[in-house]
Amino acid sequence: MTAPATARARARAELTREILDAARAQLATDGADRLSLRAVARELQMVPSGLYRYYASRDDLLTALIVAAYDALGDAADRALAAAPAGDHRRRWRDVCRAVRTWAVSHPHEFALVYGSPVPGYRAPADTVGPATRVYTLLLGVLTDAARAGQLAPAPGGEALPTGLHEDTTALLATLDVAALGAARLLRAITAWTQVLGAVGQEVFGHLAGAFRDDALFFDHTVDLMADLVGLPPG
Amino acid sequence: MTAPATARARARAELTREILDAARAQLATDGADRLSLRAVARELQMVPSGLYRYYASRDDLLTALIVAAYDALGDAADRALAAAPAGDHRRRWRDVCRAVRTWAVSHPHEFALVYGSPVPGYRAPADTVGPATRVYTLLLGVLTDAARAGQLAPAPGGEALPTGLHEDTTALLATLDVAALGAARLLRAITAWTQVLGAVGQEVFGHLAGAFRDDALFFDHTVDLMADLVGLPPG
DNA sequence: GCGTCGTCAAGAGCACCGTTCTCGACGCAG
DNA sequence: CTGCGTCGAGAACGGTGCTCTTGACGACGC
Repeated sequence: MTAPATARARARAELTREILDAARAQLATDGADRLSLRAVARELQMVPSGLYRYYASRDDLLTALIVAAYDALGDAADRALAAAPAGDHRRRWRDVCRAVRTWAVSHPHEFALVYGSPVPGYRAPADTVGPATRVYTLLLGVLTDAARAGQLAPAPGGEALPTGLHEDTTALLATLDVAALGAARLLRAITAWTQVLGAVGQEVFGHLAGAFRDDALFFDHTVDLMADLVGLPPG
Repeated sequence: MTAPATARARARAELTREILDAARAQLATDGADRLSLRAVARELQMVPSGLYRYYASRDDLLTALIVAAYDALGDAADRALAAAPAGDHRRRWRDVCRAVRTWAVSHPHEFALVYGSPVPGYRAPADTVGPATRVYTLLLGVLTDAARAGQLAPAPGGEALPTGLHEDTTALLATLDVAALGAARLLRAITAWTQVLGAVGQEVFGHLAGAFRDDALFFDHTVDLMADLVGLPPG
């Protein structure tokens, strides 16, 4: 698939990317459900039906946008973690969370696409679950690092995995190396990540409604509380 | 406006309500941005333009639906609080939170309408801010009751209101009687409510993705952690 | 009791949308 | 250089929110 590289194949790959870029630009300004195949086609000076040569449907284009958003968010988180000091686990946690928030507030529609109300009539295909778990596994890695370094406060619970998890989730966690975290702390980690996402969502979706003079400070407050929750030592 | 009660006025009020009910039914099945004036009109066997005699625009109808959703959620919370034992403040907190979740999972689209990604192009008018704060003030009341009864764990911070709040929020809180809560705890209460909403949103919007066998247990876990956070005594 | 007037239902029409189809043109492999 | 396959153009279908005009009908003043 990658080999032929005829002029036609290259032109096709290029146009496929241009379509995605134009769609992302329109998504950034107008939002997911205002995404219009016709407008994208206009932008690229082609006729609407021409897009169907590259994406089978609006949903297909949406899926590509979702994967792109997950990847952009994952990249931002990766960069934040790489830039954080190796030994300061609480700060690594905080910086990754901050990167998530920063990316979300500067790409609100893309954040909404992946973590907001689902787009009506759209059903996420399996291709999206991989990129979707990137930040989640990254934060779990931060915690296991801290646990291995003996930097995590003791937490109750002894089983390898929390009860109440669905079998698929258990299987996913088994592929990671989370044994150093106890069951109770793993459950708290899932809770903490859910809460961080929830806090970002509340802010991005405007439900904080300007209650705070600086939403970033409120977010830091939440991230700190969640760091306490998972047993990260105070910086 | 309420006085005349002519047959015409009554018919008008009735039809206004029927339109709202039909729209709510359509919202419940199809979602907010699939809400179609034409479909509502079809349902009521009238012509689409006829609806404009009762709601000036699609946005007006949307506003009515938002207020109705806030009220339904507020009513559910009120009922839960009324049914909870007066002295058990932690249980009162938990029951109200549970009622919020229960209402949300059984009315996902209405929940998304008020607490999800904002409907693009729609700007909430001032009429919606009153109903929007109902559950929030209700939970603050639970906490102040507990504080007055001396049932809240001590928390740091001495000022009357948390710093970092916007002036409008400070003004709103001043109308409530939250002096019994310290500044730090008030901030934590706001955090806790944000987190509860976030947890409900994650579940309703499908981002828990079936990670748990029973999402209600996970939610209870979160609510418990948040009760700890605001200093409610263990039940 | 009649005529005016405001309110309302109805319909036509505009500018969009996603999607499907056909058709002519053109690049490229044989 | 011929034929296949891809490509973009264009038209069409049924849907959307919304505006504007038209005509009927009940209420109220005189």
